[in-house]
Amino acid sequence: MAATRLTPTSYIILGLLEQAGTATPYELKRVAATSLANFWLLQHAQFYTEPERLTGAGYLTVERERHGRRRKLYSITSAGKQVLAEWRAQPTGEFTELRDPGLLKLFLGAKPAPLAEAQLETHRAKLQEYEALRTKDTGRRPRGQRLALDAGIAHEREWVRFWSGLAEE
Amino acid sequence: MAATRLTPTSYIILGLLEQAGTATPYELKRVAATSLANFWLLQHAQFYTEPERLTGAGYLTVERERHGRRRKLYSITSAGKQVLAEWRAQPTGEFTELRDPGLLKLFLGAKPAPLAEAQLETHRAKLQEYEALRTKDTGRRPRGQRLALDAGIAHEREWVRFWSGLAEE
DNA sequence: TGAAGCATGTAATTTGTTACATGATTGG
DNA sequence: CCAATCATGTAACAAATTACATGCTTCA
Repeated sequence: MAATRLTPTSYIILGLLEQAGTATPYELKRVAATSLANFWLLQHAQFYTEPERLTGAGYLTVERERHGRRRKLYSITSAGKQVLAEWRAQPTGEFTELRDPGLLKLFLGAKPAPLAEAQLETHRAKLQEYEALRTKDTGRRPRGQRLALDAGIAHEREWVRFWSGLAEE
Repeated sequence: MAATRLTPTSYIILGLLEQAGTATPYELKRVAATSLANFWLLQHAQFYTEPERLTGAGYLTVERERHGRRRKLYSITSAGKQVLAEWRAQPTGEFTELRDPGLLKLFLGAKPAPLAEAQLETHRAKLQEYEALRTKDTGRRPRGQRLALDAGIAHEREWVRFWSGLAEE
């Protein structure tokens, strides 16, 4: 078995499955949609291809439903739990760039005002969305998830501040 | 000629070349390293492969040096200038997720304190680096570049604030 | 009962990343 | 003058995105 490289995508799938116990790709997708997707969106197809890879590497098991749609039900193996735990226990100093498309345009010479206008709209909407999420089911989610949401809110506020300063010119 | 899809990478190359006039991939890389790389890092190979693609699409021209290393010198064509201008003029409401690896660990259940420790270190370093850049050659760079740097600084400050709150537990 | 939209999956394509390979230059 | 590092380029590989295809539900 070739040593499968585990990417962030892998850990996302492993993490979601650890929580869910057993799930179909679609279920994982549903779960992700309401929480993770706010700061790390996976493509539809990745919920299908990545579990397959992980199964090949021994970190998951599959079982097909016997009746009906014969969907694939994935579960995490103990090997899977282990790599996940190791990854989680290892603090990372890794860093990601902003990679914001709006900022890129600004950088490459776009006129600030109209760009700021458009950016403000989306960032304000996002901010509202996040804040609604937080006031809603607070307490229900695990701590890490709440914290991630807080981080998202803080950064959205920052974007709003940033683009606000450029909108009225 | 197949309609080549232009990605952010494409516009980065086009934008850098418009500024530079004529340049080798390595020169572009140098320029990017001191400014753009802070929020949008391109891989070494992309400075070579992307210009090739763009040349095929008619947005750049190449010429090889006659002597010595026979390096490839790229220039932007008027078609290239045009797509770049169009892109720049079109405000975008596009949105990117944070996609931060540290945040992902937190989300998936990592212990906050040690993670915060590691994250603080890198973010503090980045912040310092950016601030040094700003105080140094201020005024020399085009406005968009300065603004992008400001955005970077603001977000780094936010990260420092965020992880600080989790470090002492 | 049939159209719309969810649910499910895979294949093809494109992009990004890693790895390899070698040529120049410079300073010890 | 040779070792280290910078510069230059391409090829192979892996991953993510897009596109395709079709099966089930539900409700008008």
